Amino acid sequence: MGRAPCCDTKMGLKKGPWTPEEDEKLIQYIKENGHGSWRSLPKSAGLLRCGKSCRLRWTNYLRPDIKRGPFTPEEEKLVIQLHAILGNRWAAIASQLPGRTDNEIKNLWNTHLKKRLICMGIDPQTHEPSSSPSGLLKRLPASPSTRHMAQWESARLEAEARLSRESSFSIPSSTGNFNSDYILRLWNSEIGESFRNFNIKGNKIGRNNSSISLASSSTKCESVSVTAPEGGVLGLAGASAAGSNQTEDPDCRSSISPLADVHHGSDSAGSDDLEDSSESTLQLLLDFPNNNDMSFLGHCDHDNMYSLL
DNA sequence: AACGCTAGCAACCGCAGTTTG
DNA sequence: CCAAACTGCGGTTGCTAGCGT
Repeated sequence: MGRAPCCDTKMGLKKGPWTPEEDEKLIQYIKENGHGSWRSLPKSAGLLRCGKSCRLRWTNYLRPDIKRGPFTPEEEKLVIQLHAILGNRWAAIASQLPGRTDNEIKNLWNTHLKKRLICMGIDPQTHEPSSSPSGLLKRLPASPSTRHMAQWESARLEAEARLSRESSFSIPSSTGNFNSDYILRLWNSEIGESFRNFNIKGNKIGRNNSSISLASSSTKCESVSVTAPEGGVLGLAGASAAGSNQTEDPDCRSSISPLADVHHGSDSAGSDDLEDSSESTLQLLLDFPNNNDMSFLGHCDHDNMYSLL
């Protein structure tokens, strides 16, 4: 496929930081005419910039609906959780955070969240404990079919995210009660359905690629671990039922593994339970105590790690 | 005060997907 | 159907403010 000549090669086009005057010109022009074709916009607006630069400036900075200012803890948690599902698909993640741009989220991730996860011993790419015991959380190489399924799931999830965004569903950024609803919506969406359908058709969802494991415990913690299609794990964990008097627990991290094993068992046997377990885990989710409590999110094994972020 | 280091962020680069003629 | 044009996205770079020495 032929590529458009790079606009930057054209002579006389300005690069670098935008001046207030340029911003004003761009805003004024788009207010009056809309952006239309980005390629022709600079000329029409009297800007010595390439269209690409104008688009970037508008979408990342000048757009009126952009929310400036620091990310709230809830937004940060959501970014982490969505990253676990979607990976580095910043635009898809941004679509779930009204007023935030993909660039902003990408910067947040690269400068803050990634480092924090690393400091906590969590692999920022897989969202797994980086020192997970071998054989328990370790993934096996994905087969082509499971990888395809994973990609399909990823695409489905993104579509779902978009549908959610376009519908009346919006994520409160400050109330802290959106997450349980969000997860439930995900579960009740095509995603959950697809998990069930895969199972019905005999296409078992492998534990190493697209898997769901949920565990509820009345003792130390409740955890929900959704393994993302591309290897990420959305770890959800509740505070201890007894009121979360949690302390630093060096074994806590490894406590995920037994939970995972409980629900998956061995590779040969565990996956057969998926249909039943998926229904039962959904029920567990629905029955989840304190459903409006943000505290059930986050990784119990790190003393509600996400809540620390 | 000067210097070096680091973090944060805006902007650029280039690839890939989509649209158009 | 094909190639060019256009747009969107993710990765990367470079500037700058803040901080410590």
